[in-house]
Amino acid sequence: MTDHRELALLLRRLTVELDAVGQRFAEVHGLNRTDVRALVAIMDAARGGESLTAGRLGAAVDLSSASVTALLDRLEKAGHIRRTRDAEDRRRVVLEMSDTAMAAGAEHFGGLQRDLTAAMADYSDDELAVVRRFLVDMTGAIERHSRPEPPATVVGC
Amino acid sequence: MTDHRELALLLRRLTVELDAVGQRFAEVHGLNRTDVRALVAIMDAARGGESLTAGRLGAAVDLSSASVTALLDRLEKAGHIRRTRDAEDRRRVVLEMSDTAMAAGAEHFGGLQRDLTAAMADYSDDELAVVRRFLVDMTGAIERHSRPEPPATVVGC
DNA sequence: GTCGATTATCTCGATCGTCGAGAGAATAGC
DNA sequence: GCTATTCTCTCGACGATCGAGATAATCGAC
Repeated sequence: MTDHRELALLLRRLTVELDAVGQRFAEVHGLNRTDVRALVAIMDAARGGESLTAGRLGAAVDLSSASVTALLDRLEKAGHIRRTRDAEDRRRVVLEMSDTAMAAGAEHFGGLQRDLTAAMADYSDDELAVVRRFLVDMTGAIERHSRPEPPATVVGC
Repeated sequence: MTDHRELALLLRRLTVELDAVGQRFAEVHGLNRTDVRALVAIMDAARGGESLTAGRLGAAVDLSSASVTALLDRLEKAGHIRRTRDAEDRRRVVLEMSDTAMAAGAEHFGGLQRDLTAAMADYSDDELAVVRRFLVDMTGAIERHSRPEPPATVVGC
């Protein structure tokens, strides 16, 4: 029987290392963890064709509006993003990544992506299918512990 | 051909959710992320039979000695740890988790461990072996991006 | 035993990120 | 136009972190 605890430890270790990659990006570019999380969120949105607004970014990284303003001030001053008023709703501020920030992110995280993909080449489709099922199952199990109200199996009230 | 990018995304998603579990523990117990990381480190050391000192904890969570002092002040005031001088080397301060903190941690993270292990019961030994190999490979690839000096393939000085 | 060098931790002042409360600006409905 | 709503920003305060230096204990040499 394979040791289940060892696999759980491996998952945690992988998480720690993946965190360290973001940490490293932050150090190299003189940013803090929140700034990196925000850039990643903006980058992900850009990939999906969407542009984030200040408010949506605050919701995404769980920050107050005051903190988002300070965060965007830092990123803008460093030249990583631009703020522009939305033409349709001029209350909104839409965020766009600068080309240099986009390139820096692509180099850092794209390189990781490339290495991960290369490492996956050693696996058959069947094996990757097993891994995929495993990751989905584990994420589901973890998710049930990461939400505020787990079951709430109450009837009355 | 299985989509390699999807697997990379699943890994990231799993990481985010696992992070959220720690975040949730922090919120429930009125701690911040650093405090939780420190408690986990102390807990892990305790599991291995070792007792952490203030200095080793600082190295583990990458904090200055000044920050470690403040961190331990918070944890001690909250009743999560005790500080005692080492009998052999009285310069050292050894850290011990209180029973209540140990129980709280066991309940929170032990419950997750139980669910993960339960979810693994659906897999054959062969499948788990594949998953294990995959996790080790991916962690290795990620690790090469999380360290300050990646290759340094220079010959002369 | 006691002197200096070393190690481990703590104290102090300053900096930076975050928040709550409220202000400012634009929009939508009447 | 007026009011309510939405979105972002400003301000003052708090808390976590750091660098530099202080305090205390240990070790080795004499």
